[in-house]
Amino acid sequence: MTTTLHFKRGELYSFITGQASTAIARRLQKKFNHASLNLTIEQWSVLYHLWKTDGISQQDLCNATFRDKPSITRLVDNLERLELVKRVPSDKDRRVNHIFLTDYGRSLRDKSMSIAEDTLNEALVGVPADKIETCKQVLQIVYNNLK
Amino acid sequence: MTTTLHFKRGELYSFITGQASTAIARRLQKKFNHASLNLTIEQWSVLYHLWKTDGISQQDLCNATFRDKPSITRLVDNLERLELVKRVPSDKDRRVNHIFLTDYGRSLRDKSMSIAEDTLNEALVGVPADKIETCKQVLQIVYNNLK
DNA sequence: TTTATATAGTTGTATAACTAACAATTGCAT
DNA sequence: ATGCAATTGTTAGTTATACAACTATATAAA
Repeated sequence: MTTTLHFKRGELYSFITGQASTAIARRLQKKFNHASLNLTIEQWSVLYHLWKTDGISQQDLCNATFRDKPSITRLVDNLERLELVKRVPSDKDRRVNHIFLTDYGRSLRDKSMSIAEDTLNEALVGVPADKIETCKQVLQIVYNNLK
Repeated sequence: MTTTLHFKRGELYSFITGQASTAIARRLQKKFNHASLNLTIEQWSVLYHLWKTDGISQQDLCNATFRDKPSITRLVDNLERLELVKRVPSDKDRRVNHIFLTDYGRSLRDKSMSIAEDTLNEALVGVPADKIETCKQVLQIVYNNLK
């Protein structure tokens, strides 16, 4: 008897391709569009961290969103074009940009978070709370194992 | 007392962004590169279904991989350029392309599947088998709820 | 048979991701 | 003070995804 896991073929596909999270993201995007929220999920995920802590650096956003620097550069480019955020060069370290929400960016918080909660609740219909908890734990361990 | 779930803010982020599956896909891509397998994860996911059933149509691949038609058109374009698959027009229905593996495409199966299994086993280190089972069930329900 | 509708696949456009290479700035060690 | 390494952010090139519009073919209804 051993605890070594051998994943059976045929069971690994959906884990690797992340079908569940893809489905969640698509549903959320559809709801954003339907609500005339002109936002991609990726842009929303950046705003999400700024709503928690406004004025963090691009590198902070890289760490928080699990993205690399070029991805954040372009996301911030697009968010600036949409007038949702503004780059402000740091006084103390001239390599650093601080990213600040505009009033408009701040204004999208409640509506979009509410839509995100609705989406997750739709996704989890029929799933008992204790199983959700277990699932979250497993995904957290996976993330820690690999990050 | 009600069973209605209200997802707490702060808990939804990693679910929606699919951090765990992103981490798995990145690790797998790194392993492919390191093994000189010149394949993207998305290309691998198409080959995965052809290894199970060779000669299916592009529309079949759309359904199997949960992608839309333009995505499959371009993935097949790239797989053809890599000489991993070949489009063969159907005799019975001239709208349809059947996608067939080349010898080269067939040859990548065992190595890449073995790498994928290794990756998943690394991802799941420290997770008891019964929790993995619960997690798979939850993700399957989520997928069914939204697809 | 003609017309309408559905299906299979392609193309154009926008956004996003990864890699690699790069510029500018900072900080530290001599 | 000088020089080297580390950090922050940008740019270029390739691949992938979503949506909309399109072509060609097939199917079904009138």
